[in-house]
Amino acid sequence: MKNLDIQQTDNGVIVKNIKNFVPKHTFDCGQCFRWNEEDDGSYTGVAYDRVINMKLDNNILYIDNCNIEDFNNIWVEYFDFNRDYDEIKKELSKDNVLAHAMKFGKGIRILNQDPFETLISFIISANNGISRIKKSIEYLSMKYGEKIGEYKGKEYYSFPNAEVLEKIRAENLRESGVGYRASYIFNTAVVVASKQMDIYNLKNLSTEDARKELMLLAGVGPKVADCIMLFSIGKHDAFPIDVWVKRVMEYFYLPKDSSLKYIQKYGQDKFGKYAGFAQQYLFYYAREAKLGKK
DNA sequence: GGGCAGGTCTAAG
DNA sequence: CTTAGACCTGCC
Repeated sequence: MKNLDIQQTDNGVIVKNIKNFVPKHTFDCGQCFRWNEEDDGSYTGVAYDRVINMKLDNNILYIDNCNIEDFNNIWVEYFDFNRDYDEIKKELSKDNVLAHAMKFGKGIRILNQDPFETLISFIISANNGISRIKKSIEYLSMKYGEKIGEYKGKEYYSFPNAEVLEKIRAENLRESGVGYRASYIFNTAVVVASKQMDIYNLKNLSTEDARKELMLLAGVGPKVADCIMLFSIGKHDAFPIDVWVKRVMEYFYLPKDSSLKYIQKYGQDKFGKYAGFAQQYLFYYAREAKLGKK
């Protein structure tokens, strides 16, 4: 979106001409874990050492605890505000299923999150439930992260970096409720902190090569690798297959009990460079409609 | 109390 | 290279 109409207020920013963005859709499509809905329907979240609050009202976006400088330097990129989602939707709507799915999560934008935080978060997400994933991430942040500040009486903490996490014994990591994933987190933190792998350089590799690299890390399989690439490394042709996407793909396109590998190839072939966006719309739709679940 | 949840690891064919 | 089983833990 070019030429955003931004205004500074007392303790926030107002953006009047935001398109293709609904906070609920973006925060509830499985890509992030640190945004929470408040009683008034707004969302408060932590990213890049900031805590902000967002509310969309009559197509006007109110961002509290924020200034124009942060908006331009951090949040435009984080929320992918420079990307033309009309173009993506136009292309994807050639597929009837997607055209239908996009009516649900029409305000989804794929975030550009920090690679390390995303890496650890999705290691935690494997074979886990959302509420417990969020609790573990909050615990790790509060215990080992840095205090960012207070907002509406609550304290907020950044997610700990690799140098901090590698010093924590796996048995202590378990106090966050991550269970057997503690050793995965520890081992991955050691590899990242020691620069055996530069996860901040993965964006310069092909999607295929970045995937192979990521899967060398403990606790990172195909699905987690694809999520990391899509949500933090800008690999928008990645097509993560979780249980919901498997259900929706088998419901509309493929026979039941298709292999994950085949579903992934099918999705990437079908949606190409927009596969990741398609995955997000399908995921949101599948969960919203409780597709394939009693 | 058994089953399940935004999968991965391991050991085997 | 594909396929069973086990797996922390909290919540139903």
